[in-house]
Amino acid sequence: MPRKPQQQRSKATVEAIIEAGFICVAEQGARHTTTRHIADKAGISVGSLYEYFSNKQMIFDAMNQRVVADVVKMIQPMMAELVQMPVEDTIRTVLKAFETLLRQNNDRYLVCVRGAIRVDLKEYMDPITRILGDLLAQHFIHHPENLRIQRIPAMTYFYVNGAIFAVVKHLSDPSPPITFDQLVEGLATMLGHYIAHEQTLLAS
Amino acid sequence: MPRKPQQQRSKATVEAIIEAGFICVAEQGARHTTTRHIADKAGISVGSLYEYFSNKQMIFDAMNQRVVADVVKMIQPMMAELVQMPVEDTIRTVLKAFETLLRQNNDRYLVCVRGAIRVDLKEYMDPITRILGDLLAQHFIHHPENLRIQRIPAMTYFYVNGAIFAVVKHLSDPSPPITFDQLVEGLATMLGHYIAHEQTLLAS
DNA sequence: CTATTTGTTCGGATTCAATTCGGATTTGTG
DNA sequence: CACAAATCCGAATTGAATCCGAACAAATAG
Repeated sequence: MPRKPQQQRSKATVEAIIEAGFICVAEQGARHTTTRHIADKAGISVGSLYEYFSNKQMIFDAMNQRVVADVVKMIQPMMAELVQMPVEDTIRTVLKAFETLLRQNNDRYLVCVRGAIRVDLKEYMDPITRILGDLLAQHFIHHPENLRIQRIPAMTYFYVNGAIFAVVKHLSDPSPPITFDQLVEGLATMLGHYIAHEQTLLAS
Repeated sequence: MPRKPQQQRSKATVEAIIEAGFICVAEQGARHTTTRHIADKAGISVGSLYEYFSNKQMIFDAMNQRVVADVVKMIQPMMAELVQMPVEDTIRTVLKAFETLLRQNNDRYLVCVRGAIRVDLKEYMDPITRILGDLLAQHFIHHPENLRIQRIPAMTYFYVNGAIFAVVKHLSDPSPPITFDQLVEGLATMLGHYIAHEQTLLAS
């Protein structure tokens, strides 16, 4: 049903719609962005939206695709350098660049990604992250040899959040690239290795 | 506006609503679950929903809270044992239990959590996970000493997905428990330690 | 340079789901 | 039983997404 823009005029319209989408979402959040808002901001009529997007979600999809394309465009030219660095530096470099990109233009992209991944995890998620954090903390107490380990808060933050997300994503994936058991082993090993290597460093 | 149930009858109604919510979401997905569906399945009228929930989202919230409470209830009694185990076993045990819980009753809880975290499996996310996967893979190629590292697919899956999620969540968190730089250092170090410890194991 | 066809835009009409509201029904209490 | 509070009901209202047919603009043919 949605048509492909053929004339210059309509290409500009499609651009204006996507641009208006970014502005509206930034101003009022995806939740409160209506088709009328987008149309008004784009300076067109609501009907025109539906010439090129079969529904509102498709507009958001187009916005997200633009974000993704820009992320890839950002990393691609850095690849040659990145692969030469020590892993730690690779990670630092990519993440800093990622943050910068997301924060451009008044967090334009960040707001989008937040909507796509829906990280606005209500407070009710907290009990889980809290008990898992406790679990790690108490583990360290029961294993005093691990008490001097570095970066416990940061590791906990990444590990707990990342693990929940990875597990839920995996369980939701109709054709995951690895088995659930492999994921579990990976998670177990990663933490195990981290601690073991911290021990090595502390011992020396 | 929403009232607290006082009589036995209304407590049963609230129960029926939440139960109906789980069933509807499992059957047709949160996206296509309407208040009428929930009311019908619960055997009450739409109006009655609003006696105890100020809007539809509140029903979903109640469902999510129940999931969270059950997760905590599952972990709590295991805590004493969990903290004694080697970390690897702790992780394995918790994750297996987590999976089992989510999959109970025809994935009832999994479907809920999926909606709450909105693991958008849209294809358009793929380019990012793909290029980051490539980056790791190529890194290993440029650092031949790392070629023999174990579990690369699993580590990549967890690390890439987890890192994206953790970073976006952190950037969205109004009062994060750690700074962004601490998170980045944690991410860099975790991967660095994993590789370093694999090296140690391979060398011996 | 007119006629015709194709692309584009418009904005009111339609549809559909969320929410409201006033009244009917049930329950608890003396 | 009588009465008040609690509960339930479902038609009416609201507001946003989507549709659609007419009007307008651009490209193209004759």
